[in-house]
Amino acid sequence: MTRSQIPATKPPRISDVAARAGVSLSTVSRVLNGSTTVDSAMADRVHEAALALGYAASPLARSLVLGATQTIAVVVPDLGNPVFQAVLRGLTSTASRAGYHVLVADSFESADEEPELAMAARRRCDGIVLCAPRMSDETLARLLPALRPAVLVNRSSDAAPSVSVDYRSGILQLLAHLTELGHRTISYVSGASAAESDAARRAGIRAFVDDHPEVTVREVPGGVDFAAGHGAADGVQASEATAVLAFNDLVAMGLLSALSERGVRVPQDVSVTGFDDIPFAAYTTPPLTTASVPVEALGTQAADRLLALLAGRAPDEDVSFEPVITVRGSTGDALQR
Amino acid sequence: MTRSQIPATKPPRISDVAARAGVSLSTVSRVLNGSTTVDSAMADRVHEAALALGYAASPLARSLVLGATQTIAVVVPDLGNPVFQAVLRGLTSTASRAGYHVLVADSFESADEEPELAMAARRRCDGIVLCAPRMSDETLARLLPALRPAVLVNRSSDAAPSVSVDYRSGILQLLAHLTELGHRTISYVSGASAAESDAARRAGIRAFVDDHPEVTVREVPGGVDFAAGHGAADGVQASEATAVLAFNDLVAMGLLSALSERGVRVPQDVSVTGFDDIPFAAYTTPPLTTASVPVEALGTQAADRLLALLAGRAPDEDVSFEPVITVRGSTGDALQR
DNA sequence: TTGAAAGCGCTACCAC
DNA sequence: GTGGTAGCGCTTTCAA
Repeated sequence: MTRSQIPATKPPRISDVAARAGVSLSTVSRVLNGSTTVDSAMADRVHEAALALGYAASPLARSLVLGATQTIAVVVPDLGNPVFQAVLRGLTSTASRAGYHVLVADSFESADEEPELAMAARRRCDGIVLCAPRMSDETLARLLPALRPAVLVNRSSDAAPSVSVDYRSGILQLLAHLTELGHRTISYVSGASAAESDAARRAGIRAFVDDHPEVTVREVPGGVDFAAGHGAADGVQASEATAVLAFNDLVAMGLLSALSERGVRVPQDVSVTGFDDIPFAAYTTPPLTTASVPVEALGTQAADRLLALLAGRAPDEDVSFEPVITVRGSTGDALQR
Repeated sequence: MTRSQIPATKPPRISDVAARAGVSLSTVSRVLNGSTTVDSAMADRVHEAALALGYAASPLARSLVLGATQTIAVVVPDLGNPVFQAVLRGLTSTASRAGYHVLVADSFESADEEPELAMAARRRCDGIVLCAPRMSDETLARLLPALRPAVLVNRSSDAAPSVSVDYRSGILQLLAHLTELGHRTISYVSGASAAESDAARRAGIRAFVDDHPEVTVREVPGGVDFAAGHGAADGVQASEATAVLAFNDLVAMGLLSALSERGVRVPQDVSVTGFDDIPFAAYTTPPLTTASVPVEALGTQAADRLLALLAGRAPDEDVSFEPVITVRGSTGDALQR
C-alpha cells in the first residue's frame, strides 16, 4: 500500500520543548500547568516553543504520575438497546463537559463476564458506571469495593450511589389505565427473571392484584428484545387476556409485529403496553401506550454522581425516576372485543 | 455519607508480588507475560503470589512502557443516531474480541470541535475510527497525519483506509422503484449539505434525472433527524410531489408524523422513502420503504481495518456497501392519488 | 535462568 | 523564581 499508516514523526516530548525554549523540564511543566508564578518572558518562550512543536503532554505519562486518567468507564449489557444507548449518550454529554473521556464496555448480555469486564475497564480509568441488571447481588457486593468509585444504574446498594427508575410505579399506572378501560384478564410478558427491574414490575403487579381482586394477571415468559416479544405471541394468545403488559417497548414492538402477522388487531382484539418510551414508540403501528422513562437523565445523573465522587464532593442522594404513562393507540376499551 | 468511596486498599504493585514470591521484579514480569523460560517452581510461586494478592499489572504503566494502550477510539457526530449507534456496536464487538477497549467521543454535531476532540481521543489510545461526515476535506487532510493509524467511515481519502456506503446506488434504486410506481414529480428532503453522503445522494439523483427526462426531482431543505423531517412537511406539500425521498429513516419518520397530523395519507396521497433501514423502520405507520444499509458491518469492518493496521498487517481494500432496497407500505402507486 | 538498572514521559518535591 | 531529581509502575536490555 502506498499510504503509510505510521505517524510521520513521534510526538514531541516535554524535553523537546524545554530545549527549544532554553529552560528546564520543570519550567515547561509549570508553565503548561499554569501553577506557580513563572517569569512572563520565560512563559512566553515556553508557549511559543510548545506551539511551534505542536506539543501536548502525553496523557499516559500524566495519568501515571497524577494517578488520574480523566476517563470514566460505563458497562452496559447491550449497546443495541435504546435504553442503554440513551444512558451512554447522557453520560458522554455530562462527562465531556467536565473534561472527562468515556470508555464503553458492552457485556453482550453475558452476566458471567461482567465482573472481569468491569474490572478491566475500571483499571484504565478513574471511576465506573455500572448497568448490570442481571448480576447477582453477591457478585455485585464482592465486586463493588474493587470498582469504587462507582455508580449504579437501576439497582441499589449501600456501597455505591445509584440512579434508577421506579418500575413498580410505572407498572401500577399502566395497570390502572388498563383496568379503567375495562380489562380484567391481563398478561405480563416478563423480562429477564434475574433482573431487579423485572422483580420491581412483578411487585407492582402483585400489589395491584391484591387491591383489585377482579383483575387477573398471568405471566408469560418473555425477554428483553424484539425477538422475545415476537416469540411471546403464542403464550399471549393462549392466555386469553384482553390486554398485555410487555416488559419494555422492544418486547411490545415484537409482539405487535407477531400479532399483526396473525391477524390479531390492536387494540380492538387486544391492548398492548410497552415500557420506557423509546424514541420510536410513537411511530409503531399502532403507536404504543407506554410508561415514559427519562432514560438520558439516567446517564447524566449517574455521571454527575461519579464526577462528584471524583472531585471529592458528596454525590447527590440516590434518585428514583417516576415514569409517566403516555397513552397512545395501542390500548383501547376492553368492550370493543 | 456512611459509604466510603475510596478503594479500601491501593491495588498491589509488581513489587508486592515479587516480595511475596521472593523473586525479583523482572522475574514476576517474565512469568506474567509468559515470555522466556522460567524455572517452573519459581513460576508457580509467582502465580500463587499474584493470585493471593489479586494482582494485575497497571495498564497505565504497561501502556507507557510498551507504547500501546490496547484501546481504540471512535468519534461520532451524534450518539442519538441509530446509524452511529450501530457502528459503535459493531466496532465494540470486534474490538473487544481482539482484546481492545473502546473510547467513544461524541462531537454533538459540532464539526468545529471535531479536530480537537479527535486529537484528544487519539492521544489516549492506539488508533481511531472517524465518523465525521461534515468535516471539510482540508481539515481532514490536515488532521489525518496526526491521527494515524486511522480508519474513515463514510468518506474516502488516500491517506487512510475507509469503509462506506454507496448512497448513490441506494438512491438510484429508490428512484427506479418510485418511477416504476408511476411517480414523476418527486421531492428530495436533503440532509446536511456539507456531508459527503448528501452529495452522493444528489449525484445519484442528477444521474437518474438525466436518464429519465420525464422525472422531476425538487430539493427540499431538510436535516438529519426527526425534527428536520417534521419541519420539511411544508416544503414537501408546496412541491406538489407525489413521492418523497427522505435523507434517512429518521427524517422519513418525522415527515410521516407531520403528514399524518395534516391528514395527508401515506402512501395514498404521497409515497415516502427512507434510507438506512434502522431497526425501527419496519414498525412505522405505515412501515417504511427504505434502502437497507449493513450499518453494523460498517463498524466491524472499520475495526477490522484498524486492528490490521495496529498489528502491522495490510488492511483490506476500501469497501463500499451496496444498499438493498426494502419495499414496505410507505410507497404505493402514483395513480391512486 | 535470574537480578540490577535504565527508561517510557511526565509532575512535584526540594534545594538553590 | 528556577533547575535538578526522585519516582509513578512497569518492561526489557544487559550482566552475572
